[in-house]
Amino acid sequence: MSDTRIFDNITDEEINQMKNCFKAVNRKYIEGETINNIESGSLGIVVSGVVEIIRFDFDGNRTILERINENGIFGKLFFSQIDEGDVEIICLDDSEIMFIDYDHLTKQCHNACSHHSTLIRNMLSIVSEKSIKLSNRVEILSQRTLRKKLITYFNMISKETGKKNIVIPFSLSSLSDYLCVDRSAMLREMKKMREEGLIDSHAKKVTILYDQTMF
Amino acid sequence: MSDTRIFDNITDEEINQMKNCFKAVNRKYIEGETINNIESGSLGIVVSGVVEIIRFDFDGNRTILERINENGIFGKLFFSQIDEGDVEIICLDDSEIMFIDYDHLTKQCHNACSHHSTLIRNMLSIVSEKSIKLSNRVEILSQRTLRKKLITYFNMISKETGKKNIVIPFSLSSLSDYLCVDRSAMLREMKKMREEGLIDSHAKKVTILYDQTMF
DNA sequence: ACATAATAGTTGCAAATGCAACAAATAGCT
DNA sequence: AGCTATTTGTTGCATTTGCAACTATTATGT
Repeated sequence: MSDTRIFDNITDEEINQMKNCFKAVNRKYIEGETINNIESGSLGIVVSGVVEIIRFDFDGNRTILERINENGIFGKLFFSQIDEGDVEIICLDDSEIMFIDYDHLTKQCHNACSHHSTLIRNMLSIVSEKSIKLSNRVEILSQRTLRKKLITYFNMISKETGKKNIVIPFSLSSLSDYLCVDRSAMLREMKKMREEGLIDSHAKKVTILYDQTMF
Repeated sequence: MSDTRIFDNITDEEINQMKNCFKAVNRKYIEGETINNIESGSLGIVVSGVVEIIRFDFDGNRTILERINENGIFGKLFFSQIDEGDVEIICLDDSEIMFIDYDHLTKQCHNACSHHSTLIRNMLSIVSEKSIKLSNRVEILSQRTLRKKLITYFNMISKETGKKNIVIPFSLSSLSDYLCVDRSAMLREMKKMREEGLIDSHAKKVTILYDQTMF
């Protein structure tokens, strides 16, 4: 538990002491379970597992707004439409989530916990990382064509591992929900790219053959 | 200068003292000027003015990745493609930018400045706000049709002011760069929406006539 | 090992969007 | 006030993408 990044450099005794300050609650969910009843000021931190923020719109489209891994955060704060559209938070694995009160976290603590400032620094690191991920997402979605969305996405995955041989961490169906395009159109484009020799692919395994410096 | 949000609740004397710690440099730019030579670990904070992060891709598309107002932040950190594509940072007004070294900001200061933790708390607030803005952006770009992108965008602007009568803070040409769609296609769609009685619009002035609870 | 569900892959056709090439209106400048 | 540049608005046509309705393949559970 104390291996959650938000508690980096804080001792276990301190942690328990602090968790009172901002009313931290840990809750466990099983695979496939939906997380609901999140209060608006509450922040969720993924202690373990994976969750996805999904929007279902009125014409039946499913959109993966975010996939959040360990140490990632989420909260109503981040989706302006969470009340309007149908946004669901789904656990893809058995997951443990810590909910904390955002205001208590950020404001100076009355009890003056000595490690509160360490906590805030850790939080800054987590939120910064979230910003970077969101920026990457914007970069993908801002591409004008399906092909460029795919290439931008492939390049990012490839950059992480340093290999041209990538495995997509989604089902291809989910990938289309993530890229916000039609699944069949996406598969058709991948087929074209295969035919043009830009990639090699079979299901979730993709090998980049195009010149990455070009994109 | 001390009205920059990052220095909230820190006295002027303290500020000057601290600015040494993380090598803060303030620089002024005139309208239309491009900001370049940003070091990779450096973070820009908009003290005054407005800047836009623009990507020009190989087939001549212009994309507004972000528009950053006062107290907003930017940095290489946030664009994975800044080295690859042609990303420019342009001042839309006369602007003052403070550059700081991100690592010095986040790590514990050797001089143990007493207000360093206040600074980090302020930074957390700024970065959180950035995350929220980016999430909103993702929500717009994730819409599958041009019409829905427009509606989502209009709703957000409308939500800020609480009015159905909005003025788009871009030229319509820039708006299309922001929504990542073709300008003429966007204008055509707005025309259709006018004809269907969903909006009323003339240039940058748009009045929402549709039922906002529906979207 | 079999049945069933989930995922991957394909294709024709319709609809949406991009592209190009304009005209009209507005803003900025001297 | 008049000229110029920028922005806004329009439209025909080509291309891309979405939709629907399939088949094929791979996982999953008993």
